[in-house]
Amino acid sequence: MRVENIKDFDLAQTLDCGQAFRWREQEDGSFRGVAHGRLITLRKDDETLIIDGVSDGDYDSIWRNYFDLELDYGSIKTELSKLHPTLSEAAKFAPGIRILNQEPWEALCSFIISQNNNIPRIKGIVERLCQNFGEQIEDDFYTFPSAEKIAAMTPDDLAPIRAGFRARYIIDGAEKVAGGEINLEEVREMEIEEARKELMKITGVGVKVADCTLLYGLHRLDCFPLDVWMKRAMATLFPEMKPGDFGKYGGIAQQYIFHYSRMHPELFE
DNA sequence: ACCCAGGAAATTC
DNA sequence: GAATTTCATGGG
Repeated sequence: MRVENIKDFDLAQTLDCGQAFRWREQEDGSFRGVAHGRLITLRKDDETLIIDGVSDGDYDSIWRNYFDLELDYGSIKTELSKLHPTLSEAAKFAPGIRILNQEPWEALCSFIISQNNNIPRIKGIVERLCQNFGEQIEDDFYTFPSAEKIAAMTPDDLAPIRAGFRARYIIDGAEKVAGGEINLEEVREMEIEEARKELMKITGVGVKVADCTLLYGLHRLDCFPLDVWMKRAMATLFPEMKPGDFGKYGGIAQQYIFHYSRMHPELFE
């Protein structure tokens, strides 16, 4: 299907800016990936988004929200750009970034895997997790395994994905989510500090992983995760600002800054 | 061999 | 309590 008049959306910028780990760019420039158990192929032609392998119903019920197409990123960029010239520059550098509405458990699990790790290897571990424990859709595309399925595993069972010391963290998260001790849809509605504390009941989840889960999995756009890149960026590029100064869309600002920083490492030499 | 990676737990002071 | 060390794994 074709969706016209899509602004402020670039597939490469959004799908490969460090917020999601499972979208693959094809040789022809299209992207293929799985979410909500569905495999789709995406391409962009000017302001037209072309989605293959999707029904109209799935677009309305899943993908429009997944790609956050209802939110006016143009206005948000205008407001954020007033806050700081370097933020304005970062937003201009990748004006097509949007914050995805990823599935909560997938985001939680992915960012547990992300700790003290690099992005290429995070992608590899997540991919092996899906290959080993998800359900095959077609070719090398698999669903993300449910928390229930992972909760039944032991660290030895997870050995093939080579997550290292994170294996027991993944399992602890799965147990608490699958067992109902943590209800991610309730966390979505909690006040931000309470939500963080709830997620941090999981072994292996600290402030940073909690904030990433809230921003990328529960769409809490005011969350401003501070990883090593963002700490460097704040110290070097925004010394007079604090995370809270970026406001209710601070998470979007954070993503512009994170991506801009990662693409310009020379700024921090 | 050494260092780092979208950190957090375990140990030590 | 705050600072330091350790934790698997892979790539440069």
